[in-house]
This record gives sequence, C-alpha cells and structure tokens, in this order.
Amino acid sequence: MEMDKDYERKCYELAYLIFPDVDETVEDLEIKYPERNTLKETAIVTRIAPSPTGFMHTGSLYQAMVHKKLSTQSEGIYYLRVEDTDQKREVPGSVKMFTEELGYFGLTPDEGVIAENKEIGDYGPYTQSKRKDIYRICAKHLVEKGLAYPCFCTTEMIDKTRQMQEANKVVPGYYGVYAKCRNISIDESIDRVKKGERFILRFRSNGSHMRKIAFNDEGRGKIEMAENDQDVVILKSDGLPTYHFAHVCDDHFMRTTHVVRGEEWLPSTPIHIDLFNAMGFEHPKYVHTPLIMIKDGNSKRKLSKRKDKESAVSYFIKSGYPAEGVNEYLMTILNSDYEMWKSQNKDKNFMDFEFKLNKMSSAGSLLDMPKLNDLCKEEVAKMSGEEVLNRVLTWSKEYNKDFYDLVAADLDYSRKVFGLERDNVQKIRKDIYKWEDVEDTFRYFFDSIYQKELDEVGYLIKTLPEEKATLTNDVIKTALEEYIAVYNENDTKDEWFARMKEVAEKLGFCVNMKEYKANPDNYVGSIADFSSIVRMAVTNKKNTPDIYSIMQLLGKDTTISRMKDTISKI
RNA sequence: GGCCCCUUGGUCAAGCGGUUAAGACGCGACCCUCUCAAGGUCGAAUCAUGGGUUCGAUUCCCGUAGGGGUCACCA
Repeated sequence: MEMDKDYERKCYELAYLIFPDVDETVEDLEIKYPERNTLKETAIVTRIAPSPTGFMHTGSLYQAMVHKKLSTQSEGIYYLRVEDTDQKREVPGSVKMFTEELGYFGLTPDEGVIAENKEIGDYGPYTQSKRKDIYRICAKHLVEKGLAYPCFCTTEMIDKTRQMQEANKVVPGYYGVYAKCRNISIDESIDRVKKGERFILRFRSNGSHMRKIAFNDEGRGKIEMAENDQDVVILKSDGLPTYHFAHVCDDHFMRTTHVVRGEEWLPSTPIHIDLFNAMGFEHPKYVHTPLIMIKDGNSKRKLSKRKDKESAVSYFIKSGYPAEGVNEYLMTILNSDYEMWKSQNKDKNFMDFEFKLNKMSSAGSLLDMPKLNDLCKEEVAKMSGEEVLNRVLTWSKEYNKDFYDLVAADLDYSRKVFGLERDNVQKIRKDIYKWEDVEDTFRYFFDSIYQKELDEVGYLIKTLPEEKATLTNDVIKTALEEYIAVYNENDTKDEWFARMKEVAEKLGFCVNMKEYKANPDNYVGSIADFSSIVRMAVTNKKNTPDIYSIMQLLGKDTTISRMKDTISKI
C-alpha cells in the first residue's frame, strides 16, 4: 500500500518532469469542449480527416459521401480536421486543394477547416499541429496514471528486437518483456529524463493478445479481435502525437459520434479502444468502409497512388467528369439498394435517398469506369444546352484555355452548338460524359481547330474509296459538285432530305435502305453513303449528329466552302 | 508468416430455408435509322469448394481454397 502511494507520487513527479509547462488538465478540456448538447440525441457527428499530402484519394471522396449523408440525415455535423502530424510528408497547398475538391462534389463540411485559412466551429483548432497543447495535457494525464512512460530506445535497438522476434517467430513489436523501457524502474526513468536523455512517450498497455475483445462495426456487425498489448508510441520525438493518440484525443474532444474510415484501419481498432479506455473516454462508433479496388491482370488490388490515375480525385475533375455522375456512381457502390431506388425516383438525386449503414456492402468493389461513364452520360443528358455551355466554360477556363477562348468568343453560337439534339427534341443525345471530350466531338463547329485538324491529320474522306470500292474519287467529287449546285439553306429538314435524295438518285445511289440491302450490287451506294460523303466533307468526321442541323448552324458559306475545299483536295 | 476482413454472371449487385436466382453497366443479335449516340426487343453469362444441420440449402454451422488489408517515432 505504501509502495503504491510512493509509485503514484513518482508518476506525478515524472509527469511534471516531462511536462513542466502543462498546467491544464483533462477535466479542464472536458469543460472547454463540452458535449454537443445543442444537437438532437440521435444526431451523428462525423469527420473527414485528410493528411495534407497534396493528394486526395478517391476513397476519401467515397467516405465524404458517407459523412455527408449520415450527418445531414440525422441533423448532425460533418467536420474537417487536418491531420498534419507527419511534417515530412506535408505538401503546401494541400488544404486548399482538398477543400476545393470536396466543394466540386458538393461535399463541403459544415465545420472545421472549410477552406484554406478558414475554419469554423467551437471545437478547434481543427489542425492537429495546432493542438499540441491538448495532446500534451492528455499525455501528461496518462503518465500521471502510470499508463505512459518515456522510452529511450533507439530505432536501431528496436529494429534488432524486431529481427530477433521474427527469427523466433514471436509476435513482433514493443510489448511485455520486449518493452525494455516499460520494465525499467520509475526511479531510473526519472533519473534519465533529468539527465536530459532523449526519449519518446509510449503507452503502457495492460492488454494481452491471448485475450479477445469484441466491438461493433456499424456496417459489418460484431467483430472479434485479439486485445491490444502493444506499447504504441503516443508522442513522437518532435512532440507531435501519432495517429492513434491524436484520434483518441481529437475525436473525444471534438465529440465525434461516428468514425467512418477505410478498412485498412480495422486491424488497429483494438489499439484505439485500449487507448480510449486508458483515457477514461467512451470510444465513438466505428464504420469501416470497403476499399475501392482496381483490376490488375487477373487479380484486384487497392487503388494505388503511384500506378492508378483514378486514385486521385483530381483526375476526375481535370478530365471534366460532372460531379453529379461521380456522386451517383459512388452512391451505387456505397449502398446496395440505391440503384433500385433511383430507378423509381429518376428526378431525385442521392441527397434525397435514405442512406443506411447496414446496406453498405463490406466487400471492396472494383472501380468500374464504363459504369461511371454511363452514369455521367445520363447526368449530362439531363442538362440543357445552356447548362452544358456553362459547364464547358467553367471546365475549359481552367484546363483548356484555347478551347475556352473559342467557346466564349460567340456565346450565342456556342449555346446552339451544345444544345444540338439536346434542346427542344424528344430524344436527347447521349454521348458526352466528360468535358474533356467536348472539344473533339464538336471541333468542326470551330473553324480554327477544324482547319488545324485538316492540316495535321488530313482529310478523312480520302479513306472512303478504300472502304467501299464503288465510291471512287470521281463519284465523291461529282456527288459534292451536284449537291452544292442545289443546296438551299432555307430548306426545312424534310425538304433538305428530299433534295439529298434527288441528287443521290440521279447519280445512281439507292435512296431506299431496304431495297439497297437487298440488291447492293445494283447501285453505286446507298443514301447512307451519299450522306457520309456530305458529312465527311463538312465535318471531317464519320459520325456526327444530324447533318442537316450541323449545316444550319455552320451557315451556307461555311458549308459550301468546306465542300468546295474538299473537292479541291481529292 | 500471425491476425483481421471479404467471396452470387466480366463488373456492381438483389436475395435473407422452397424463386423460372431480380435489376444496372458491359457484351452479342435484331428493329428503328442519313452515320453515330440514344431508344426498343431478345440473348449469352453467376451462387468458389468440401463437409455437416434440414424433408429441402445461394441462404445456417464448420473446414478448405482464393482475394484483400494490416503488422512504423506514416496516416
């Protein structure tokens, strides 16, 4: 009993020695950061916690969806906390990039760091490097309780121990008898700290990997794992906490109710629970989301920052994927019944859908780009020409300035171009799924880039005779010449087509597709071939929307001069 | 290797003891059609495996295999 008292006193002495300037206590923090009583009992408080490494992972976006859905559905809070405890990996400008990227997808947090140099909320600071005091208060508390101790081991010593453990096939790590500094006397610890020996702070775990603990994962259900028995580092030599310790202090004092994080954190959850217990805090609820995978040969693997461009959220933004489509896609892999719901609620979006944690699949899904493209196509198809124009302007201003200038030069014209087969039609064209592709699909509408293509790539129509022997250069030339002679820009669509047929028939083309298919040898070609000749002469493309509308938009002069130019080149 | 998670068509998946095993993307065919995109119709394609439990297993239990994750003073 006397010994215990003495030990206790020495723990306080050690704590004071390590943290002489810390005079606040955990109790003070409890008062400073009270429970969020203004929220409803059932409100969910979630957080996104990026590391400022200059890269936002697609998986983070996927999780941001969960945060956003859970918090808004429960009238709770979704906040952003910057986890910058590893200064070596820090990349300037990351926070700006991160918040902007979240904004692009409409997933800006309610609280915390919401833009570069802008944070809101009463639970800050929301950047870990500015929370040093808080971690020190908590760490001091653990030292006082005998639940943390200074470790004087060098990295070399720890490496050696690890090698020995691996050779002897025992569980590697710093624990039990292998934890040298755990087992030195408190007097020695005090002595060595007094002497100014360098140290880091370790947690003193009382767990055993022979025992099991169970915890509930809100998505997966009950999970049973071995107890933590590792004396993990809580304060590094630079005085900043490790992830494990910061997670415990921050999520407690920021009053997070649900920690939603990637599956890769599942194995370290026992460490966190151990730490929460040691601090006397109740741990938050955990949700471990499956990883997004990618196909690699015959197997699949986690999206890799180095190998896969799709692992970066920036890739989708740079390519001009509409946020709505990406969100739709993420939602379909996030909640298994979303697609069914969506098919019955076509005019609603994912924010109207009731997200359920237990409907979250727990297997990692392969990133399915064709499916994502299709969903984006659907979203673009819902937009008016005006809307497409605006999106193209916004995107190209940032990522394709030359094209931006062309589009912006004549907004009325551009609006008509993007409204082609989109505005005032019964069947909407579905071919665009990302803004990056717009320049190429519509290049023939912009003279300068159209001309550039002719100069650099050449005249597509020259390949026509190779594809179909009957369409000789002479046939093509004559077709165009005859057509130019009768072209009337005031024709209605029906009149226009009738005129096409007239010329085609005169030159030996079959104007009835059924008839042509039955007896192709009786004709030079079909009306489809004739149309192709005109199409290629005007657009230098094999496939385009309705050629009548294109000619109308281009105007008589351009249409005729392009056909004449083509004639002169073959 | 230890520990943990996961396993229905090519992909995402519904299913929750008895079903002709939904649907979507992709793929193929046909229709429509001036080309393409779209649209319409149809089609091919799935319960990893071995044991149980049961009248009956895709569904419940155990093992096996496979895939993935994790074992830092990184998060």
